[in-house]
Amino acid sequence: MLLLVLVELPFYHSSVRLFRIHMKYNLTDLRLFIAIAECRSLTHGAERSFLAPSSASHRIKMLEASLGTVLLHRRSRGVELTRAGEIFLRHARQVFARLEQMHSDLAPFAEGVQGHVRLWANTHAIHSYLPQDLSAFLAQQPQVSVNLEEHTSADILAGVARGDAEIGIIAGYDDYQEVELLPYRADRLVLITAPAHPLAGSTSLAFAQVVSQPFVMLHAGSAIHTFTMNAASNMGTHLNVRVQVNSFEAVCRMVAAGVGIGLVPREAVRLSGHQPLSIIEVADAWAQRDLKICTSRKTPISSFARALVDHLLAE
DNA sequence: ACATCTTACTTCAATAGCGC
DNA sequence: GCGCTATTGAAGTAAGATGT
Repeated sequence: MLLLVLVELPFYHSSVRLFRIHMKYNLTDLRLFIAIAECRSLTHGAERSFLAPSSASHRIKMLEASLGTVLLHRRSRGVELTRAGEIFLRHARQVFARLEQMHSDLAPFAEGVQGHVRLWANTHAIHSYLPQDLSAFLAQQPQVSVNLEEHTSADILAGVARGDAEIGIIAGYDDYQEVELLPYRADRLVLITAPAHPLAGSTSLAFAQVVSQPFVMLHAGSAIHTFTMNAASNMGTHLNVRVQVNSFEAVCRMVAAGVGIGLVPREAVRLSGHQPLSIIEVADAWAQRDLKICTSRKTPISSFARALVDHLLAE
């Protein structure tokens, strides 16, 4: 049986016709290619995929013909990926990651879950208030599952307006025509430094006064990273990012160790425990980052999503 | 329902290139 | 020369499509 891969791929949109005519490769081919790429050997990749080397060779040849490009440099002692092969490998892994996500998303339904809520939130909400609030909600509503994704506030508003997410949690944006905004939590970004840092002891500073300092930041791609980078960019400068980490708690630890200074929500400092930190107010107006819940004005949300909104507002 | 054809895919055996 | 690896062509198999 030929199982066509119909997962959305970047080249799909630009060549739908070609795709339908020539794209006759399947998940076995993708899995085989990943195995070959990881083994750097067609023979060993084939073995890992329970195929004869000749079969693997044939499949890869057909795959390359289907894509119209060479994916492997054949060597006497194995294979090497071409540039196209590296790109294909990345996409193939993404396909399997998305399949895993699909199974993960569907699993709750097989286990009797009746409702599913798509919730998008910014970094701040995900790292501070949502863990507790969602935990309490899910304990009360065991038949509901929540798909939580992190995005920038701008993307969340657009996503909710489009209907990609039922509920969003954002900061900033007091007015946005297509969505309804409800107050969730009040919070403010603050600067943190190690107690021995020269800036420690200041009560309030403008962001422009510290922008040249080495910063400890969340990883690139996180909503707050994008937001802070844009704030620096609006001042016509670049942020000096010394270290990037994966959580606000890690930011606090790094700052406490003297690696640099940090810009984090006040709540995140409280949640990080008892790190020795000096907290400095940011004088800029944008530092006030009150969190708001947003829902579409056009598309009615499910009863499960409504229940979650009510729960968040009641907290 | 059954026979036949077609297609996709596989294995096997042979071959070639390369490094030690 | 030997061992490892990739490729090619021939032949076999299984499943679906088609015809009677």
